[in-house]
Amino acid sequence: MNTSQAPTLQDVADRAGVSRSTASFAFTGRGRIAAGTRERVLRAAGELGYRANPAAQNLRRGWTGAVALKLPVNTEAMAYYMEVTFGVVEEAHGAGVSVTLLPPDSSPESLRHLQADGVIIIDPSPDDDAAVGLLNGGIPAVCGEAPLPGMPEPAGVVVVDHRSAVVELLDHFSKEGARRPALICPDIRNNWTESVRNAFALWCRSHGIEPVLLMTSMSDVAESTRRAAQNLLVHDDEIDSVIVMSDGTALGVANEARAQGRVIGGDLLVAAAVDSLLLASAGTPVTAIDHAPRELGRRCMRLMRAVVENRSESPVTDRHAVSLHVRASSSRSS
Amino acid sequence: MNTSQAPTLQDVADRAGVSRSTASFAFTGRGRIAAGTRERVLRAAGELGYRANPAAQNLRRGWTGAVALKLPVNTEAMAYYMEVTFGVVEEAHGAGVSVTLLPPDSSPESLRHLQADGVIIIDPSPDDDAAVGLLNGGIPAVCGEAPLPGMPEPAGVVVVDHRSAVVELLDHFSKEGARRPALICPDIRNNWTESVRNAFALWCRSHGIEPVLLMTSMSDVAESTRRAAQNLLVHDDEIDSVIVMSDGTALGVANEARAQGRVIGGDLLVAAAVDSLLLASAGTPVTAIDHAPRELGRRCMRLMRAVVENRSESPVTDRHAVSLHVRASSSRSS
DNA sequence: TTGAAAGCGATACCAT
DNA sequence: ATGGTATCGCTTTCAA
Repeated sequence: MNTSQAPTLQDVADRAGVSRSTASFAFTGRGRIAAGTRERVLRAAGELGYRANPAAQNLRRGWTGAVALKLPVNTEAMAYYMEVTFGVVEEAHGAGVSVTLLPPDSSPESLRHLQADGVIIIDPSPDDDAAVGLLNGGIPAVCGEAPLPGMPEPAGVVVVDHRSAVVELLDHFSKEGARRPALICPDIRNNWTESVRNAFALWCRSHGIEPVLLMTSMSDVAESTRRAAQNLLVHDDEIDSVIVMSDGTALGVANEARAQGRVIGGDLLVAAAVDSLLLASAGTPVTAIDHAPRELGRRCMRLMRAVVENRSESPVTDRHAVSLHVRASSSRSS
Repeated sequence: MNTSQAPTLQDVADRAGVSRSTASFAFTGRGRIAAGTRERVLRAAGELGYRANPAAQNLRRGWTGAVALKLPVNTEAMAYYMEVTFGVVEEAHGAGVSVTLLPPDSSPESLRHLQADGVIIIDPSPDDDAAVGLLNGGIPAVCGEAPLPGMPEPAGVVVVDHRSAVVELLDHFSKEGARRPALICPDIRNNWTESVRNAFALWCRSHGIEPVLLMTSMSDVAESTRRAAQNLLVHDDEIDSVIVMSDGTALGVANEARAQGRVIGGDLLVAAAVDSLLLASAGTPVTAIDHAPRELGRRCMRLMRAVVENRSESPVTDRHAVSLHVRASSSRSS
């Protein structure tokens, strides 16, 4: 046998005393094969430390063996997307597929000839040309978060239910005595922001409250959020609770509020629509909605495999739950 | 030709009226080929939108076409590592190699049979079994940050010069009137923390100052940093400047200091040994050392390609510079 | 149930 | 300078 190199399927076959095709069948489970034969092949493989050569497998199967991952261009939520990425990678690892991270600012042009069996798109936005291009492109797409209405339909979607978490959060605010909640939200368009805005507006109306919504600019999040918080607290001192969209801005708002003499968790409740380590370990820990990003990533990859293998016509869907973490920033009791 | 499928090298050759091998040479530039012929082949390829099939290339060349990326298990600095990752990915993209992110908590066991042409290890620590295993393993390794003395030597290293930035920072503190600096540092072992600690100690001694160094535990960074800051400021009110290692802890220390009546950028200067968006856009923007993580990632990948292609015996080295961003948290002038 | 053999697409050696 | 062809490791059809 092949001494210097990694063992090949032929080496395994030789050692098991069968032909290459039989050995192959033993692994893929395709052809019918005697249980004992299969056993022997597997044992031989184990003894040799055999690993299938992915390049050869892919060549033969006509696959690339890679799934591309497209993240949004959002410098704010890096930690969140890193978690999603690790989820995708973990799940891919087990399945022997490699993950090709796409450069976040890649042009639709450079993605035209993307070599991948599929692409996972996180938080697709109609304003992201690369994302739209990928959705229109030839290879199957799975979205983490549904695309907004009007966008091209992907082969698979992991739907995230933000509404119930927002409702739970507002109910919690209400229970803590808050009467006038506000939402500070960046002016980006994706399912997450729209869902939160809608859920917020709906809850407010159904409780006879006029929703207070402040939009901030994504180009200078920090500064425009600070200004929004300032406006909010100065001009409307009945505001007793605030929801913000990211961890960085949550801390910014908390600081601003404190500067105005407000007490977080006292006369002002604060919560973030996405969780992070920073929020959990802040001076006053901040209540947040935990998106379980790693699990979301895993789900996307699982769905991708289902899509690629089944090739079913109708789009396939999975659901992902988020949950509320109540902390000191919204608890008057403490 | 091959209508339904992607064009192959044969299609290009046919269209250019040459043989497959000639067409191949036109791309790889290996054999000697007439300029005109080469031209024609390239044009034909362009017209057909030909892209080499990576699986076939890899199979033939005996490569995997993938480079693995090992990040440290540090939940604190996710944003930083995401940047490094994108740098690696960008550079890889251009070279047609795919990046296999390793699950951060993967066991050395599961990495034994890693399929990759090389592995990039960021911030290798002697305490990270997976990192050590990879360094000892068969495939060439490139480290982003040198491994500590005593660790197995990688094929390539991107050396980061922390010392000069730390010196610059302490000189700056000094110029702003600070006389008694402290360093709060987590108890992890890697080149970055050791370099900063050493540079700090050295600078202090060479300026006739007793270095004040507080170690914090990585298992509960936030809380142990807060305690450290508290101890520092309560028991030693001559401390007039603090360096911390991460962005999250910088904000924590700043909060704690304010709670004790200190003014950041006034009677207490604060700086972080690594930069982040959060620091730049904090209420009081925090002075920090910018590691240019994306560029570091790019460098690692470039070095990896050099290593894989040259197979030179002696370890090869690249240098990466970091720079100081002075902000309000350390500027008395403002 | 198993084996022989064709072929996936690209590379590189050996002729010409 | 260019073309023919064996080869990389694996999957899968077809025969036995």
